[in-house]
Amino acid sequence: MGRQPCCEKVGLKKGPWTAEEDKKLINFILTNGQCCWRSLPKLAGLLRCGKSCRLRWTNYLRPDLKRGLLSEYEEKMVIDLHAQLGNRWSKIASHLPGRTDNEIKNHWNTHIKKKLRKMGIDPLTHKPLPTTPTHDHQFQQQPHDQQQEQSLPEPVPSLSEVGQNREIETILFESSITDTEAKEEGPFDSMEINNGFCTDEVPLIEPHEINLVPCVPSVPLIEPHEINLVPCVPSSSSSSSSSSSSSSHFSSSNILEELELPTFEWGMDFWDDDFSNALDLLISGADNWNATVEPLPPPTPTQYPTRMVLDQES
DNA sequence: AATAGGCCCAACCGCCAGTTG
DNA sequence: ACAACTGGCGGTTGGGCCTAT
Repeated sequence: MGRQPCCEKVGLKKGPWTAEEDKKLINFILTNGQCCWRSLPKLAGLLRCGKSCRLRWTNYLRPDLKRGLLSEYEEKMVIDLHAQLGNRWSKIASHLPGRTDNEIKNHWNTHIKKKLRKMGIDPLTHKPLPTTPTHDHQFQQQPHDQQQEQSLPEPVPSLSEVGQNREIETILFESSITDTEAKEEGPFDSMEINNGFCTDEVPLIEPHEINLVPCVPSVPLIEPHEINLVPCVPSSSSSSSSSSSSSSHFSSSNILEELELPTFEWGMDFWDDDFSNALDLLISGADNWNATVEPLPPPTPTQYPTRMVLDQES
């Protein structure tokens, strides 16, 4: 018959993750890697369903996540990709290393949508809103956001529309990117709209193909093999997420951040054994995470082996 | 200072696609 | 070919935090 739920719902915990649960999950994955999610909770001693573990890991605990607000550059990318892909957040996220679909989706819903509307652009169709003058960037609040949205049933622009949408995107880009270069390098040359494309066929951009960054030269164009690793000393003033309020009172990714883990694609092999063991110890031995983390002695490069230079906010 | 309302985001839910036996 | 299963995706929700009154 129909599918069974991913886990028996009885006796399983829901809601915000606790420090203890995070600890178990991290510890387990560090030790065993990501195995079958369904059996993971049992093996890790968690009263969660596998799906919940996967989400917690992929959206929050993964060490390769960038935290904090999307940069202007990332935001523009999201807008442009959304114009082409619609609400395919995972696809969009695949173009933004270190960002999750959930994060992008949230950011879209909370920030970008509003921004676009203020600019007189319909966030769904990426076309000018009917009643508002568009190109003058008048910051005019749309009175009935919800209605507006509901009255526009098509979630994804049609293929023929996509080309038109490019105009808008161009406007967006040019309005805040130092103009000429943006055009020349054609941020999305590799995704140049071809009416023959089905949106599914929009070619994925490999990180090394992303060659826009016209106004953010410090943003590295990363290929895994190009990752520039430098020794790092954790800074006391965490530049991390502005969102101080994690629902889970404790965020183990803070620990990871504190440790300045390299933000590369997740792979156990990257972790040098000593470091991995140290982290392991840290995780399993700490009754109080904060107490354990904060007094870390000044690291030597071997203790904190690497940190990818990804500091695009600078 | 209290509180109402809005904002933000982690987490959940239900569905779908792909895989396996 | 089919059912069972897993992983993944997108939409939605709930609760904590922030801000305006």
